Amino acid sequence: MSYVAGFRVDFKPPVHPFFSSVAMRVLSLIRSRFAPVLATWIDDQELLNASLERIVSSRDATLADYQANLAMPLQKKLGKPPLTIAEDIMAGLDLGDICSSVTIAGQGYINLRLSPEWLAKSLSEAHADHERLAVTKVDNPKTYVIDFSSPNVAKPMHVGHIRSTVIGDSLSKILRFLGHKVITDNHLGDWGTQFGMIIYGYKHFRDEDAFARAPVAELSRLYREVQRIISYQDAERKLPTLELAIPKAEQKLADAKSKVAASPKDKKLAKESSSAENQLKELHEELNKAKETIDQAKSDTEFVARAQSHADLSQRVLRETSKLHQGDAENLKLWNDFLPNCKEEIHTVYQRLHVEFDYEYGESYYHDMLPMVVEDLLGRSMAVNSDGAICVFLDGYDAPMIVQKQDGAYLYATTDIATAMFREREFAPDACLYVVDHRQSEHFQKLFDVLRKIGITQTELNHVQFGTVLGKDGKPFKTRSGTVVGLESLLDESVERAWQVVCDPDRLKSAGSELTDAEKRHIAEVVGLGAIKYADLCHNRTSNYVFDMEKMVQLVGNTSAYIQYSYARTRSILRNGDTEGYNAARISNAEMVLATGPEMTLALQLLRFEDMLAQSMVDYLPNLLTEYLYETARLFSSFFEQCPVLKADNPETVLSRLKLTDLTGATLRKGLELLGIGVVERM
RNA sequence: GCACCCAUAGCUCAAUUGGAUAGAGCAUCGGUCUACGGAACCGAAGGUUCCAGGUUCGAACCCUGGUGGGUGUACCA
Repeated sequence: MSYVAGFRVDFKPPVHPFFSSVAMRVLSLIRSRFAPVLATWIDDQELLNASLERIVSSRDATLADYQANLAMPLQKKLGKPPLTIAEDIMAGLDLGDICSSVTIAGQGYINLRLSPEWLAKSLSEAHADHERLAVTKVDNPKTYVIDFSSPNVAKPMHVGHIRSTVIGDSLSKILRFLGHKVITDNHLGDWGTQFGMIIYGYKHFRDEDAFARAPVAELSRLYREVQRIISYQDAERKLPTLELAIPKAEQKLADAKSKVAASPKDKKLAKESSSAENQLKELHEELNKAKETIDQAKSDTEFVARAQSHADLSQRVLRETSKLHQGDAENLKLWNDFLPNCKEEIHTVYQRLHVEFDYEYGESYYHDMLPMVVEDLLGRSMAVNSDGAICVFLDGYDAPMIVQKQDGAYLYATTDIATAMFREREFAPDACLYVVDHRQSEHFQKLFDVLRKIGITQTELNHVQFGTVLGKDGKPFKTRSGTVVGLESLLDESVERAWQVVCDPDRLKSAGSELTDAEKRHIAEVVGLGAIKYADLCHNRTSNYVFDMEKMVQLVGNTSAYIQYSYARTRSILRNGDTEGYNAARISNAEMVLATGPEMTLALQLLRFEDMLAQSMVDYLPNLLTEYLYETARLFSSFFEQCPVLKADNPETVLSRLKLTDLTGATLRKGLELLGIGVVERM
């Protein structure tokens, strides 16, 4: 079995995330009308496409529904003032069936208003298509491998895992809905040092009864115990160095300060001084932390005794890991015993989150391929022996990518290379998305660099990175005692808070319907989980975000609960309509008439669903979808307030507005579904 | 030291990737209505888009230089 030799190198068409490659119903229709007109002046295909891409939905609704911003950039090319260009284009355009007006404004903007009739017709088509809401599938589907969640199975999942899981799940759902082939792979950490830790812990610290009763809890306790000893030993080891470093840093600061005093205007010196100050501050912080760790440990004499009898524990752990990798029978047996338990534990979390994966190979799966990866890199002269480790040195980086340690062990870089090669061979993807914390960006840059060099040149390799989850203090989200927050307790808390907000007796009384306890529990679960997921997805993926439980379960503002509530309102009005004889069949057959401003605005928003989904996948940004849904819910509220539905003047209007309401609900439900969030019929 | 990311209203975030007068929500202030489910809707106020240059018809966005913050940086993942 030669994974390297069997590695696919055949060529595929290059992958470009261009608009033309994705479904865009309205935009592509309008653009297709502009294209022949522009082609009479523009020969250059690239310029033509670039111009067409300047036709966009209008940012400012008071100006236009859609606008073409293409006349201005063409003025030099065509040697005509932009207004003249716009006029010439307009003269050749045939948009009569789609638009009610086409006008020129400002320096040469061409503004389009959609005709209410065409809009109504399009939405009726969407309404008739329950499954897809008339969202078309892409002409040229791509194969995506999405690598996300990927927790270390030996430790409990915590808040840090939620973003990768939620974002990756949403990306996979949206891409699938758009017609792409998506392969999701949960690249579990099931083979690394953490297993060395629990194996060591199991051998030396286990509580037999506890393990028999609840293996996962006991393994997790063992993990924490080993971790605790290691950090204590680290602190003890680092303490003298830190204590020595501080006077040096103090001296450095004093020197820098005196230099600044001598020439106060020198910016460089000032910078050096402030940098010295920061360094000293960091040293103090580190020292305090070490002292704290030691003090805490020392208050527990039994613990100190344990730590002393297991000196250099981190080395011992590495030896256990190494034995496991070398096939040591005892360690392998323990690993085989532990793994199903660990997996079961994380699966319960995934089940609760309703997240599923196509594959869950995990790091261990690639273990046999690692020697070949290293051989291949050596054979290509890409890797060299440096200080006894096998390293790949890359342009632009000080530190090499280490693929094999001095002791012969492989690292996650090695596994990642093997994984990419395997996926290339097995799935032949057009794109491989790694939904991983931004802190690993350098690792992925190096990884992609290596993968390009070994021949993976036709696949879009993308580190879909995201920011850190912060607490209200602006620091990484931790409990008051400083430990990471367990994921399950977080979910429980969110559901509990959702219960308090949504199932408040006064509120339910005004809703006018009695809910059973089972219904209430279901609602709280859907709203609570939705809140956590939505809070994560609604922020720009790349920025850090502040975790605020209080805010995320509210029914007001940009929250999932507000959108879920809007959906429930659409269902409520349709139920009421049904009892008045406006049943589903009549609504389906009814003609939609968009007679008023709020109806038009809402309708236009609904029409944009597909274009927005496509746009959100250009840079893999689910927050464009959350924003769209929030805006849709708000426009529905506004419509609902201003346009009586069941109390409208005549049955035709009632039916038309019910149809619009139904489509709004369906769009909200589908949008939330694509985010991995559910809805309830009443709340 | 080097590399990457970030800086927009008091706060949390947008801005269709270079388009018109930079938008929402919270919070603040005002208004509507005995509600097709009021945790609603309508409105006001709030900005030198960190600073200084540059590129061009046009810059929050691109380039250069700075400032401030975050992250990573040789055998953990």
